[in-house]
Parts: sequence; C-alpha cells; structure tokens
Amino acid sequence: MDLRERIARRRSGRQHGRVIVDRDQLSPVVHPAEPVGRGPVLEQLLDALEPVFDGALPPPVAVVGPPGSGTSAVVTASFAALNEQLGGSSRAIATTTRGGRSEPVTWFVTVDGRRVESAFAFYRAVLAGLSTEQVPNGGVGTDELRDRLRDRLARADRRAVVAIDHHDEPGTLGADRVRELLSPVADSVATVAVGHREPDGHHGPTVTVPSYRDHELVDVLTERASSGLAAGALAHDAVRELAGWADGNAHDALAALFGAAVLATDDDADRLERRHLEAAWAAVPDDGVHVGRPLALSATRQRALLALVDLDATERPISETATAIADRSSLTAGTVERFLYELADDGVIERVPLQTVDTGGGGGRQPSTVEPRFPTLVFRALSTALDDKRSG
DNA sequence: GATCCACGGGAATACACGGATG
DNA sequence: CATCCGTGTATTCCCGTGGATC
Repeated sequence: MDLRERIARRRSGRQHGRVIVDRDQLSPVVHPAEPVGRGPVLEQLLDALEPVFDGALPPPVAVVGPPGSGTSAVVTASFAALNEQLGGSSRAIATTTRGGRSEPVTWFVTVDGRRVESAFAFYRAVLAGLSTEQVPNGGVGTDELRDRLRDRLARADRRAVVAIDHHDEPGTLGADRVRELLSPVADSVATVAVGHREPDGHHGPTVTVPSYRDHELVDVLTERASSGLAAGALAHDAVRELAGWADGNAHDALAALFGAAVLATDDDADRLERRHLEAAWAAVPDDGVHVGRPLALSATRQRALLALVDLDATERPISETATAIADRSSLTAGTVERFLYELADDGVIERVPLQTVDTGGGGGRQPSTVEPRFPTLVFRALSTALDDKRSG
C-alpha cells in the first residue's frame, strides 16, 4: 500500500470515527489481493491449473478447507492474478482488436454460489465474467443466455475456468448441477469447485486448505488491523488473544475484530478496549455461519433479520417474533414466519425448543424460538437493506 | 410481449398431548 | 396397558401473482 492510497483511505474513512480507517480492510467478506501466509496453497492451486499455461484446459479441480480457512480468498486472489497474466476481459479486447492473430485466451471467472442460485443467474454471472458487455437482468430467456455463452466460447482458443464458490452450502447450485449447466460448452470450460468438501464423484486434483495456525492468524489480523484501524488502536496482546479465541477460523477472528471496532466507534473511543472485544466475540456464534450468507439474501429477508437482531427475540415463540418483525416492516406476519422457517432450515438462524408450558388452551405442539447463527454486529454494519431509509 | 424472481397466501403434513377405546 | 383418536399448534410445501427488466 503506497502513501497516496493510505491518504485516500484516511479521507474516505473519516466518517467512521477515530478507530476505523478503512472498513473494507476489516470486513470478513472482502478478500485481500495477496492472502497472508497462504503461499504453499497458492502454489498447489497453480500446480493443479498448470495446463492453462500451455493454453489447455485443466482437469476438474476441487479446493476444500474448513470454515474460515480462506478457500474463497485463495481462489479469488489467484483468479484475479491469472486473469491479468493470461488475458482477462480487458486484456483480451486490447489484444484481439489489433491484428488478426488470435492469441489463446483463458478467462478465470468466480461465481459466488450464495448469490447465484438459478440457471439464469448462473449463465448471467459467467457471461459477465467473460466480457465487459452488459448482460441483461431479465426479459430474456435462460436459453438465450446459454446460447450467448456458447457463441462467446465457440471460437478456437477461447476457454474459461469457472470457479463455483460455496457449491456445498444449502441452497446453492451443486457442482453436479453446474456441470450440467456447462455441458453445452464442456469442451471449452473447466470447473473449480470451492467448498468444505469435494463434490461427489470428483476426479482430478484436490487442493486442501488447512485451518490457520495460531501465529498465522495473528499475522492475518495484524495485517488487517494495520491497514483498517488507526495506529495504536489495537494492542498486540489483544491480537494474540483474538487469534487464540478464534481457533484457526479467520472469518470468526475478523468478525470479532470488526465488531469490536464498530462498538469502539459507537463509544467514540480511540482504541479497542477489552469490553469491546469481549462483547464483539460474544456476538460471533460458536460454529456459526459466514456473515456472507445473510448478506447474500434478498433485501426483504435481510430486513427481517435486522429486525430479529434488534428484537433480541430469545425466549419468544417464533410466531410472536414473526408478528413483531412484521409490525416493523411492510411484510405480513405469515410471510415473515415462513422466512424464519426457511432461514432456520438453511442454518442462518437456529430453532431452539421453547419449554414454556403455559399455553392456556392446552395441547398443541411445542413452539420454538430462533437465534441468529451469524455474526450479528458485522451483519448489522454491512447490510445495505436499510440504506434507502438511512440516507438523509 | 417475454422472462425471471420474490412475495404472499394458504393448503397439506407433522407433531404433541390428553382422553377414549379395546 | 397399548393403541387410537381428536384437537390444537407447528412446520413444510406449493403455486399464483405482480413488479422489474429487456
């Protein structure tokens, strides 16, 4: 990071108070261009993709690792760098418009499974990664998009390596479904499945990303804090403690750091105090889900979750919670209730059996309540679902 | 006009419990 | 005593509708 960049970040960060200099540097959903301490894994991934350097397609690759190990970060960073070297969209235009000689071009596209759940959305995402042209949002059929993709890759020496991130999370397109969608262009597309486990029947190299070790996580946090927080805002032993608490999970560690920074800002403090850190990691559930999960939901669902977080709905039956949320929004209680069940089914929130016996009418099935499974402070800070309301 | 998608309503099904039935 | 049944609630599942986009 050069000086100019630092100054620019300071300027843009002013509105965030005295502690936070650059929110993006702290965000668990933003990946650095150069992941810290993941050199060996990056090498393994490049090995697996080796054929692309000879203008060929690699075999199917799987990238697997436990939650918070940085699988997405590794793939995102690698693909960005590979695009620069091997002819991503911008370069492709520069080289193909000059002279007739068509150089081998390979695009590297990552598709975020959390935000791409239909065939239509999938083709759209891949096409967007393959060209700078505008891809329609609607009004055109799925078949049309598939045909465009085929046309795009039909010419010789054009291929794409498509990473499908989070292929094994609930609600996302599975690796087999992706293969099916890409079958019309199978000769020019290779896939990289990124997730917690290999796709069923995976054949081909697998890159295994291990959990961060304690000192590596310290490095990650130190790096993020140095660019995201004001100088001296975070004591070094706090970093160690944070890393120890997170137990190798970089997402949880960053979520706690971010949450603490938000709390310190609310306090108008000039450094992260112990109470901020403790409250922040209390807001990161054990064994919870990545904050990217709720952040990828539709605006209405995010609004429902924001209300849920503010409500502190513990000990309340799900139907009551739904009514309370509905009162604060334009949604019907019935719809909110269904949302909550769906979100619980996907693991974003968790149903907890409720023991209260005093249902006057007697009989009936026991109600349950719901609890967030995602980092609440981070979600509240990053969700844009209320932005239209907030500005002004 | 064609198309995708999220919302909304509600039907269908599962579960809990007490009381009736054999 | 084991099982079935009725009632009330919780949970899941389905599909029509309308907004947005091209």
